[in-house]
Amino acid sequence: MPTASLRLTPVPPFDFYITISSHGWVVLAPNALDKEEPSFRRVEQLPGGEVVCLEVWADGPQVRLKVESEGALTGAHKNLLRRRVAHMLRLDDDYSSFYRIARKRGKPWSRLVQGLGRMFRSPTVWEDAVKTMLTTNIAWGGTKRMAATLVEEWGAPFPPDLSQKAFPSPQAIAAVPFKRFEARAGLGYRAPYVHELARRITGGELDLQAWLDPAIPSENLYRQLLAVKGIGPYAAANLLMLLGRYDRLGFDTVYRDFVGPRYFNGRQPSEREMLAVYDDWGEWKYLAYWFEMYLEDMA
DNA sequence: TTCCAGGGGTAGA
DNA sequence: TCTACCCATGGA
Repeated sequence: MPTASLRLTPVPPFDFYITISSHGWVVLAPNALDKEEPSFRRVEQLPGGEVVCLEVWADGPQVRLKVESEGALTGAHKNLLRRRVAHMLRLDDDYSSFYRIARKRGKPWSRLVQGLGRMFRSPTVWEDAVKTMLTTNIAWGGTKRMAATLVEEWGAPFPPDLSQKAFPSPQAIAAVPFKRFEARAGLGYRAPYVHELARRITGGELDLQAWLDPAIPSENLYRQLLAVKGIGPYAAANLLMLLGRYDRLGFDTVYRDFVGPRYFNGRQPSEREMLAVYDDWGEWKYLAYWFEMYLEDMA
């Protein structure tokens, strides 16, 4: 089987393990984490339909990428896979202004400058949008189950090992009659939201990749996200984070349970008060919240 | 059995 | 803008 070996160079500082374990996405299908290496694998479908398997790990300051494919990869395919992995790991992002605030604040915030801040994400906004919908009003185990079902039912299989599959495309979901999708996906009340999103994308009504355009003002983008059925304030804030906008926080049970006891000492604060905790971080609010939680977990 | 989980849509005020 | 109420699903 043809195997290509590719390399990527992140903007320093970079920490591979912290990046892939920055949140739970790395264990949601089709991602598979190997904690020991550490590395992760996932199956990807290329524009021509070919399905390949990636393995990604760190080699010193670089990121290495092994691609297994049935046929030899073209240069364009290699470049596309490099871009997808760079997107997932946010290798080209610059966190220097985030780190400046962290340094000024001293401990424990100064620990962030060792390469914390990159939030692992999916190669496409579509996958991130669906997975975000799968985190609403459900325990994490349910989210994992639902992602695995979508991949197993409608993901394109990797020919040498048909049990390994890619995340289903919007086309693959939209092609399934809704009743069948609802019955087999096990998404509960989320089924119509995911199916409608797939249909709006394949119908040309929505272009989710366009949401990555940094020229769109955050507030405008937030409104666009809320206009999608199944995306409310929590999901929109989570997606803004995944799109590289950190100026808005989502209020959910995780936020409430972390910030409440930590900053309000037994008092019952309002949602507005709780969300104001990270106001000083300006465009970096979400990362300040998230990695404060991460630092506490490491301690 | 009941509760509730990294909420969201809708109707009605 | 705010509040009830309902929404599937499965684990505790």
